[in-house]
Amino acid sequence: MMMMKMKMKMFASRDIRDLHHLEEEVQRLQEVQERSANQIALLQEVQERSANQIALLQEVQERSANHIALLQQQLANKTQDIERLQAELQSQQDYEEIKTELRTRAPTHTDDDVLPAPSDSADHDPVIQSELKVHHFCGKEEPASDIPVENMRSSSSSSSSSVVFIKEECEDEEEEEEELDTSSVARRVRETLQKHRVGQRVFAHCVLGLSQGTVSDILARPKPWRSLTRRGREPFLRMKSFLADEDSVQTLTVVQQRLRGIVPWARSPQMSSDQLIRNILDQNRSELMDVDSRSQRGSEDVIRNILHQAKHEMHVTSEAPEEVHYGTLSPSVQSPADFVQSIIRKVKCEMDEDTHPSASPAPLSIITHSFPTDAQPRTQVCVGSCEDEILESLDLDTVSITQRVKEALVVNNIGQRVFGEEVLGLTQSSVSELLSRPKPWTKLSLKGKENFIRMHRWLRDPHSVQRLTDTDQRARLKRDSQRLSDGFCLSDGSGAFEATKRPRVVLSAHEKDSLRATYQREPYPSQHTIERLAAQLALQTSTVSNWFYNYRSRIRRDGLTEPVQTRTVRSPASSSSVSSGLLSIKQEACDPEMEEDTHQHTRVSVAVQSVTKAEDLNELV
DNA sequence: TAACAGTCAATACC
DNA sequence: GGTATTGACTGTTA
Repeated sequence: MMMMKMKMKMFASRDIRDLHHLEEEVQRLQEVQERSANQIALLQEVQERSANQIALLQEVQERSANHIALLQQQLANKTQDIERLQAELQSQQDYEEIKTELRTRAPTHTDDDVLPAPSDSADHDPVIQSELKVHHFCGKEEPASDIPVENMRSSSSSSSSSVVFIKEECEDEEEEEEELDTSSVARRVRETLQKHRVGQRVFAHCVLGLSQGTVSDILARPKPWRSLTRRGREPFLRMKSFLADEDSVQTLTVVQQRLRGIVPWARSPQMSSDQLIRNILDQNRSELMDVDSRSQRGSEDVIRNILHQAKHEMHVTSEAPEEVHYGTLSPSVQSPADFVQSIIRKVKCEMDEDTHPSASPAPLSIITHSFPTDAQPRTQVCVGSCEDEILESLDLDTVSITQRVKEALVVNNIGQRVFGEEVLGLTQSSVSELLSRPKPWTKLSLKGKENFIRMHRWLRDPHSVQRLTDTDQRARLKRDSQRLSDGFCLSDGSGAFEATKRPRVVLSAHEKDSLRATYQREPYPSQHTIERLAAQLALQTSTVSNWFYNYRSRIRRDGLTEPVQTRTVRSPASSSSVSSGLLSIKQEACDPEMEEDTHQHTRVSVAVQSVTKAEDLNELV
């Protein structure tokens, strides 16, 4: 019995152990099952993600295909355009021959012949008559000549576009300048322009050789004669000559009408460059067709003037990235044929894929970009006509880019100046602004976006830092050797850089307070307010309006907060970090009011001697 | 055509 | 000597 009991106990305990085992097995199995379930879920998730990625890739692929199709279409269009332009060019080739023939047939004249005697037909043609008078504005008559239009320009003047109308310099008048009532001159000009419905732009281009914006400002806020520099007085002298010539307005009206049909500012926004070129060529052709019924000389001048203006405008508009200075005309553009060819070259260039790498910084329109953001697919394209479209689709993180650039510059000991000049084609101050206060991508204009694309490209280039370091070292060496060879004997007063730099107005804290207080009440002050404020603070009205432009602009830039206004006025002597031996500093009062308050209104007029300018230039080389 | 964006040059600041 | 600020300017845009 006992044995039986013991056996049963043994069995029971074995069963219990088995049960434990079984329980453990079950638990293990449950754990395994759980893990498997997790893994399955994970796999499903991965599968889902993969599916998404595949879908994304398919979408990208689709978009790329569309883009390629679009580019191919554009390429086809461009090719067609080129063919058409080439055909037109072919049809225009006789233009040069006609011109040559015109020259041969035109009566020869000496330098004493102010203008060739117009033919009978021209005598009775008011248009030609008025256009023949365009050379008389300064009381000096310009010798009619056969020189190419481009050569009619002054080689040094920045106001080059006024050649159609006036002789560049009026030296004789400037020798004995009488004091002009600039307000009256400006007012009379405004009245005249309004009366004859001549736009400021035409007036600005033809008479003053300035941009419309500048002329608008000059006319709205003429500075007093005494506070104008020699350069600043020039437009007023020109305006005076303009007002003095009875035929000038008529001439301007005629030219305005003639230009209206072909120049870019009058074209519709939809009009393409090609259409514009065609218009110019058509205009040119119709003028040539008319040649027999007009004075040979006069017609040629008309055609030449119109072409010159149109070419100038085209150049300024289409070649802007490289030719930023107003009123410059590429010397390579010598004839309508050359002009059209240059456009063809430009179009071809747009279609090239990175085959013509240019010196840094390259104009954006002829470089090949790789435009990835970190989260976006790469699209390697040639920017050109599709540039806007591509830029639209981009979304670069400007803050991150500037941050990385700043770090790279600091780590590699590269200065903002070198970086700006070599990579962006900007000055140190512009780089500083860009890096310290990058605008959001969406707030940037196309031009503004260019800088960030260049920075982005620079960051991606593995050799960029080394190249810049080398450049920096070379520049330093060059500067040092230049200094050694030049010594410090450049301030002999005979240098070519004797031209004085423009004086800089430094607003006092009190002036800024007043301006800011006015801004709070009236962010867009009326002309009356500007004048009152200017008088109150003894400032130029242009200084006041510039301050408001800048303040508004910088408020926009810095968000809703007020722009940084940390600088306070200090005495010029103590603030100048340059040796007083190099600078001639004088304080000047703008007007009698100013003299009463000179402790607050210090104007520093800095006449920089040649040594400073020479050094600056050497540094830039 | 006024207002704007982008930029420069002078100069203040570190 | 490098960087930041700011008044002024040019060409563009609404």
